[in-house]
Amino acid sequence: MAGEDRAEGSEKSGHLDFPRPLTTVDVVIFSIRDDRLQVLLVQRPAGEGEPFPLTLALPGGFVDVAKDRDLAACAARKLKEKTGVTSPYLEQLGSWGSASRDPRGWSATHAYFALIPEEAGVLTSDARWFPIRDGRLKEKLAFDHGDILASAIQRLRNKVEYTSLPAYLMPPEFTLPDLQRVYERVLDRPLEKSAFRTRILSADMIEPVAKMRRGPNRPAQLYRLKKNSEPVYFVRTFNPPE
Amino acid sequence: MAGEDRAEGSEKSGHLDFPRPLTTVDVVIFSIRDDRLQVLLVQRPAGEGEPFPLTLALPGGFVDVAKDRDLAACAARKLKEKTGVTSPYLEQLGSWGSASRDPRGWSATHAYFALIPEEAGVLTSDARWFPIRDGRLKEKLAFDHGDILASAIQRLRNKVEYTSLPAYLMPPEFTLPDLQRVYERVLDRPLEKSAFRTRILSADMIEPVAKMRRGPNRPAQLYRLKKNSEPVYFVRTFNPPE
DNA sequence: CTAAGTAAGTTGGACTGTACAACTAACTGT
DNA sequence: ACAGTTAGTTGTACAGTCCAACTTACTTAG
Repeated sequence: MAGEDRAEGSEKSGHLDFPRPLTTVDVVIFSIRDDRLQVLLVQRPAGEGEPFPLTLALPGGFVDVAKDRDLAACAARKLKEKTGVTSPYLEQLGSWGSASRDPRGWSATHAYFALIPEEAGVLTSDARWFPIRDGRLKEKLAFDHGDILASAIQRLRNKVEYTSLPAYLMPPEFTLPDLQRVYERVLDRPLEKSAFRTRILSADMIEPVAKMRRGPNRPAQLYRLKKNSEPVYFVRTFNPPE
Repeated sequence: MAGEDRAEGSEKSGHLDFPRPLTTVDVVIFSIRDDRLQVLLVQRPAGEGEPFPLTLALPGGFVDVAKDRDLAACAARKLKEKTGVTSPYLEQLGSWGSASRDPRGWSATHAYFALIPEEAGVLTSDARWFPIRDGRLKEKLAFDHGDILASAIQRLRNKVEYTSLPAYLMPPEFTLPDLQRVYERVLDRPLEKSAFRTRILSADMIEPVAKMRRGPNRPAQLYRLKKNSEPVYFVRTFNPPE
């Protein structure tokens, strides 16, 4: 930051009394629920002077310079406050800043996206899950949160093509068909069973546990994520449609 | 942004008089010069109260809420001020914010990265090119700019594996061996000639011009980028060296 | 005029991994 | 026993890379 070469406009080198943008952090929290990709949203407060009262929005809020050591900690704090989840997959998505996105003035938000398993998540009362259908959300959101969410969905889909990210949406133990189904729910298209198995198994990211999932048909091997939780990058995408 | 659900710490809902972080934009500007990947750096000013006086840093500075409509415009402005380039490849890299990265207080920077051709770039006197060797810069940088640059290099390398990004480093007309050489300079490893040609030509991103590059040996076909300047994404990476 | 040198561009066989589809395996319920 | 269902395997076709040898088109030295 701060490579201000000489005073520009209201920037007086050495003085810091020029106007500063509002600074916030927002979190796009994804999960698979009811066999669908869903996103966690909150309702804007209705108080005096609040922008977008009662409109749906991403969970987030102002950076607290006293409480938050850095941006990632701020995002983790907001995620925890809403869901109780403490160690999710949390990745920075980007930032959005402009004079017009918030009626209260020039503002910039740092957006993160998180993936959490279905079981995790004891929600606070003001947060609710909303399904992503046909790659987008039906509801309108406050601020430019619709743009941010669209960007998050696109990023998630892109990365799911060539990474192991969906593993972070899984419960501790799962079968290969379970995992494939999650890939398919996120990508919204079917994948080849044999190619999928080959790819995942040769990626050395999961290991079998000594149990089978039993059901009304042939039992399936249960797996869990290996210790090192870094996502795996494949050298090919799944063959794209068309 | 701004999903502050109720007052937290110094956040008083409806009031905006709590402390705000400093907000800056920094730009990592890459180019190929002298057959090497290089990055544009400036020297920090030496004035009273300036952090990291005379240290090398990324070009950047405070967001000017009066002058800059949004973050991308601010980044484009800083790029133009330093290089004169107006329509480069400009992509958001991420943001870095913490209590400790700037001695003047809690600060957050929005980092961008730009790719410009060798010819472009009439530099201002305070900016200079520095080579990236072995995937990193030898010099130490101010603030956390070393981290930001490392992140930019990694992102560039990752994307070069499976996109047409290096096309934005090329002059208006170039040969396929020219382009391959730029890929190789960024990735710092040799690529297969025949596979490279097959991939690039089938991507429908360049078109031949009715000219050949002549030299001391067999002439090479000249190409130019096609009109639509969106980067192309390949479904495979170049096979990695593992 | 020819021969050596060099870089551009092509060709072919081995290999890897996906696409597609048919197959076998293991269980439940009737 | 047998139909139904899902798990998991196998085999052929194909696409694209890897590797290496090859042809092509030019310059320059002798």
